[in-house]
Amino acid sequence: MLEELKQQYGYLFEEDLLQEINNVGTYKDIPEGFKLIEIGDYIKSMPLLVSGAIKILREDEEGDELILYFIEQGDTCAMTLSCCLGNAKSEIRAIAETDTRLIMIPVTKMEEWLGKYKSWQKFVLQSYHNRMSELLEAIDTIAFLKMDQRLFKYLKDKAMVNHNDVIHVTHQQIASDLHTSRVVISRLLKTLEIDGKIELHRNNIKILEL
Amino acid sequence: MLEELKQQYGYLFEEDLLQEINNVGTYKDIPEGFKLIEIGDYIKSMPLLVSGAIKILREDEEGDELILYFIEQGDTCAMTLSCCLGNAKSEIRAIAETDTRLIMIPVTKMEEWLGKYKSWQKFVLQSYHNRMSELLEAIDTIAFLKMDQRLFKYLKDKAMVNHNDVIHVTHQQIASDLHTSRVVISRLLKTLEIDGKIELHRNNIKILEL
DNA sequence: TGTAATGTGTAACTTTTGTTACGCTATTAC
DNA sequence: GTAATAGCGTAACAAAAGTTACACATTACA
Repeated sequence: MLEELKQQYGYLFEEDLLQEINNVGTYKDIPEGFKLIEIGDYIKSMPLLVSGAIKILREDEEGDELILYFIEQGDTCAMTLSCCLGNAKSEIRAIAETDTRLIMIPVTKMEEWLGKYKSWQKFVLQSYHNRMSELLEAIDTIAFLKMDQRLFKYLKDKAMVNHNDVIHVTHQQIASDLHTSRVVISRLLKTLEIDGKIELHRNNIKILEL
Repeated sequence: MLEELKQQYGYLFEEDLLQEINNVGTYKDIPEGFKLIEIGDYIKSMPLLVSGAIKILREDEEGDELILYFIEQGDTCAMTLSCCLGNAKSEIRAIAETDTRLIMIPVTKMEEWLGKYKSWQKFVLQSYHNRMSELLEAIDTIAFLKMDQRLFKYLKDKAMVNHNDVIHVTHQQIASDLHTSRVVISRLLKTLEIDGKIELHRNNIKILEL
């Protein structure tokens, strides 16, 4: 446990803090597809990612989804941070993209550590910065790219966080993540295949250009 | 000076902190249209808005812009916060939407106060939360709304921060802010006028439904 | 005062994206 | 084994957004 923690966060936190995290934190193993946070949830503890990846989604009034970004090991969810410290509802949905290992930190400790450990304060602020950058990148993608480019970026990102150039996903799932229709995705995927960038199979897609 | 400060921030900060802000902060009056922050800038001091409004923009590789949101009095720029504390380059452009009055806080003080004043820490975290919410709203707008709805929302937001239902702007400027073409904006504006939601004049638009 | 620059309206057309419909195949449930 | 379901391909069409072109009015200013 402590070893794993040190491996991921040792370069960030001092020995005392690592010990405290190990003592008060709860380790959790989450299976792929598990919903970690729902929109409107009040968050009572904050997850530190030890291994795996999490998909962060936004939803509109009609219930249509849109992927914002993936979180990887060594990261935390700044949205959660934000909600914990502000005692506000979650504005996003979080779903385990792969099997994932977390350490859950109670919100009370988070606040205590902000005053106690300089490295924790730095980590929290750095996390906010990172998440802000990710949100900006999401905006760039949605606003400035055409659907075919968004799709290819999505495929590459997904291959990246899964550490696998073959991604297991249906056209319908992609369409949901990108907030478009299945037909559009099938059409664009076919074009990408013709261009030699991917290989299409049932339930999975192989990315050739990474 | 101090009076103004107290009016805007008195309910947030304790007396000592207000005094310190007043002592180390530099008051600045910025004219409408002035560029406060450029993409790539290193930020050495952080602005607290006393009055007025600031427009926050994102840019793609081709130099095309996109409005993210407006900042109003009582706010600060969390992007700036983020950059100051992380010593990173600005990822956004900030332009005075109206004549604006600011207090500039040196980055060294910002960090010092994080440890010293609980209320400052809370303010910084709250600012991050607010900005995150604004970014999410920007994403919703871009991803889920059609251009006609985005346009009308833009007009209403602009009227709001200017405290005026007549907004002074050209079709070309709107097109830049929304990252589309002038012709598209003219077309949609005409439809909005026919629907009785706005009145079109040269260089200004009156919003009828607020 | 004439001329250039700016701002707006509109038509015609293209591209991109979204929708509907239907056929085919692989997988799953029973 | 057979029916039902899920996944994918494709055509035909519709809607939204982007592009090009041009006319005309107002404003700036030489």
